[in-house]
Amino acid sequence: MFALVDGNNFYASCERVFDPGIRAKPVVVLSNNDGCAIARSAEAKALGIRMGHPIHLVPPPLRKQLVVRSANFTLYGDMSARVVSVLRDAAARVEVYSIDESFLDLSGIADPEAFSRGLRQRVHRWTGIPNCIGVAPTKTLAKLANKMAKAGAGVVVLDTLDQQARALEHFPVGDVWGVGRRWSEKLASLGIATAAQLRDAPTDLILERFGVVMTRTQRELQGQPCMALEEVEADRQQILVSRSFADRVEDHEAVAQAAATFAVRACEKLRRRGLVTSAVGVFAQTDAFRPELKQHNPTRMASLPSATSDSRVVLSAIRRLMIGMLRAGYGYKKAGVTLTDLAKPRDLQGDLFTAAIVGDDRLMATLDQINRKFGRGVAGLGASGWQVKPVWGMRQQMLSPCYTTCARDLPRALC
DNA sequence: TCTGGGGTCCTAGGACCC
DNA sequence: TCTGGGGTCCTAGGACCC
Repeated sequence: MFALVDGNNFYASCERVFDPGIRAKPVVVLSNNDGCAIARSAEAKALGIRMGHPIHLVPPPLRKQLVVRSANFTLYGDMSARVVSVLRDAAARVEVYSIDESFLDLSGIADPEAFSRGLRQRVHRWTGIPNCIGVAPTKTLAKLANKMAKAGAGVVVLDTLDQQARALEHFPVGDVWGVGRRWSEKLASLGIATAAQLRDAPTDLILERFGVVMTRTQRELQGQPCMALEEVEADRQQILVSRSFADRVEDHEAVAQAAATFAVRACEKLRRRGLVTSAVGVFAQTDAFRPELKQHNPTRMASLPSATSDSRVVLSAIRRLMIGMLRAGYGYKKAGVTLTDLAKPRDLQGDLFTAAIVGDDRLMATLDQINRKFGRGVAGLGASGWQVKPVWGMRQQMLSPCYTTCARDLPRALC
């Protein structure tokens, strides 16, 4: 049996843990640049705030009722780690599926229902994060059970075939894990509107029209596990760092500095995972929401002669790629850097003339150590520009404190 | 004024190989 | 008139996830 533990309205709940004054209020967390709603408390959902909806399209009278926050991923990441530590304490095998969801292996647990109720309370009490738990013999059914639990029960166990049949009967197929908007439309055109109808559809038809992925989903709905618990996170195949800018940027040097900053950040991620890259890419985009303006979305890629995790090597490749990439008189709104062809150093082999890996590991380790100790960006490379408030910076006007990761921001208890 | 960021997998088609 | 069989690699595009 699998259990799926899922934090309720996770980002909004994180904001509430250390700010009791907003616990009963409609809370909305915005994407980077304070653009769209990416998390809403139950109260905000009730007011009709939709997921992904641009906040500037919310009518002002409605907006005045909301507590609006900029995304504080440092806080959410740390709260997530706390939740996971409670889960690891409770179950032998845990798969951290996303920042707010984990699968647990419940095999050997005599009473999954009682276990889940206890765990749910414990996570809430120890971390402050309200959550729901769905339990079932496959991951897809556990996701489905979790969604049902959100309706109020808190814990839903789909143990017997009978329980599963009843759950699937009226469950919209578009809410099944792995069925997105496009496919639910296509399924509807075939007369498949519920999870039960997908479970019972001819497999040949599903395979022919949708491929093997949907066939797996179908089997999982039938109670046949096709997806295992993955305790060890697979190595990344790609690392991407990109940001939208608060304003359109015409200054090419500023865009280059943004790209340099992203490249350095991407290399930090690369090193933290113990990987090296041998292909880098860079892209820039103008403002797609202003079609009346001149548009230009260049993207460039290059293979490196040797793999590396050295920021300096990646950076100089990026700078070379960017020569002549941007056009004068265009306002760029977004840029990004990608690292691909990732590998573990031990899996690489050089040839007679080229080293498999280049770069200075000790220098980079020292750099990482300094930044970990004194804060990101304390030490780095000149190409990043080093502006306190760069013209390409993000808008984050309603950022909450980093209550749990920064001494300056520690909450104060008054007695 | 204002519209996120970061991933994965699968498939089809073309180039190329022997 | 008729033109093999088997394979790999790469890319682009489309779908999905949180």
